[in-house]
Amino acid sequence: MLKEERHKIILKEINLHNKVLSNDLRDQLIVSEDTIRRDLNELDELGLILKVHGGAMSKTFHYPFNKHDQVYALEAKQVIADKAITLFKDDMMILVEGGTTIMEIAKRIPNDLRATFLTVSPVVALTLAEHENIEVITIGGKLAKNANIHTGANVINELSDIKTDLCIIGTNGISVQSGLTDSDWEVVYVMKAMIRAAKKTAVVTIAEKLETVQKIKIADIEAIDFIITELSPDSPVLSAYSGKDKTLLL
Amino acid sequence: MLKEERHKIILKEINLHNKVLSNDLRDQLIVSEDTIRRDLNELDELGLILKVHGGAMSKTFHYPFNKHDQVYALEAKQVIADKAITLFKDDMMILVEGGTTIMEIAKRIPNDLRATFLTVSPVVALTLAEHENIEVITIGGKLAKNANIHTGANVINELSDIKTDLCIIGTNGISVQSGLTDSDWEVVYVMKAMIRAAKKTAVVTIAEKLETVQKIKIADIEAIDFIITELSPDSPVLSAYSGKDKTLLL
DNA sequence: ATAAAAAATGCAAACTTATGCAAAATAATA
DNA sequence: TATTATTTTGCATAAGTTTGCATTTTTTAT
Repeated sequence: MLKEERHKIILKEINLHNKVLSNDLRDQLIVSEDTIRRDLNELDELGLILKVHGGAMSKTFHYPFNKHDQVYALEAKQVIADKAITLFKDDMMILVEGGTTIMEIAKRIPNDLRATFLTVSPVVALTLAEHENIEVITIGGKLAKNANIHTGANVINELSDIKTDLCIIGTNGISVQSGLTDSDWEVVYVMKAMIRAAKKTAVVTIAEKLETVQKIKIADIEAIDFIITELSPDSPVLSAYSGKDKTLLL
Repeated sequence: MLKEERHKIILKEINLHNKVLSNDLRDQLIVSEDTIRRDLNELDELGLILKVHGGAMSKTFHYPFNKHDQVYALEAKQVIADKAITLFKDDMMILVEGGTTIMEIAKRIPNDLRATFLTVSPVVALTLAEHENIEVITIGGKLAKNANIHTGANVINELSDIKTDLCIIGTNGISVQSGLTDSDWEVVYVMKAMIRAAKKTAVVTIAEKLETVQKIKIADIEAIDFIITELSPDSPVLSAYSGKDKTLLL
């Protein structure tokens, strides 16, 4: 097994569970303790993890608001994910889309949350399935290769029979004027159906995408219940959105 | 073999497995280590892959990264996969289950096969989606965490409307007397529905599982059209199965 | 304070990579 | 087509990485 491969597995483990024990890794990866120790040292020196006696921990878990990560977008998405997670309560039915922000949410869900998730994304489904107390239901259909989510009539049809408590979607464009927009026709149809299939809808997006517009409209801002960005709700960038009486900024 | 040709093969390999070892490539492409190293260097400089000590990795490491990467009886399963692939023709609709043998099939499908695959496994769906000319349709449902396939009424229901050309399933137990058997109730229901949803059914299994019996019955041997193992069809181990006039050994 | 677990250190073996060079293969040109 | 230039390949050697083991030091928990 390649060293980098081990590193990625270790990082994934930490991302998912917030901590790892050296011994577990040794058994799981079938290498000596020394190798694991060296791996953890390297990842620590790269600033990717927090090495502790007996294993390692997630850095963001401890200092969630430090700017230590090289990928700014990832950091922002983790902040967004943590905000989104505050909307989750036990016994909820939650419908989620695909995309990298949603993936961060899937990873960072606390292990004791007991809820049912429905998703159109196989990757999100597999990630959610790592959490013990979560039931995962995949809405199947034709797998759109660019977005890696299920699309098509079957998805729309299945969603039409469902009413979940909450729906979390990402977006390509969002603006006060044009609302939610995207460029992929198939994806737009799925998103519309998802919004209809939930009592409340939350949109997660990095601030960079605010006030960008794509070709096809998904919904008005008024149809959205929560807008979640990495910014503080009272940030001036968001002021244009704060007037809407139905939509809440998080 | 042309350099470009090798490059293509290397890229495909990395897309499929997320990594390659230099030595494997050397053996597979029958060139010297140096040549492989130079190939990897070039692809790395083009930013297409990530070169690491001992091989290379995918830059955009997406999901199923085989954590354990030591699939039991991998070689046998690869032999089985290659036999199963001979059943695939252009424009077929093929229904596949989950499991490590099916995963090998999904990985080894030739790039020029133009077909539609239906699957109940998110991991298989994502792997199939790597092939350009293949359309992937996921049969969604409740994700059973042990088998990592979709189960439940929805799966059965959707399958009832479908008639595919071929269905490929793995199995936990297979014997002349008891037929196909498994120990998981939910999985058995899905398998039964899959067999009904296809004109022909092929069972893939390593020889080790022959003449083992599990608690719950899926189907008689007579209901199976092809049994594919890593052994030669005229192997004495298989003689008990060769009497069946409907079932073909591969 | 003491025993047990984990980490650091130094070292040797196995393995991988870089470099320069000559032979072979491929492409270009007369 | 022949021959010249260019690229590609394999080999030898040296240098660099990675790994596991033995030993010592540090940390943790009782």
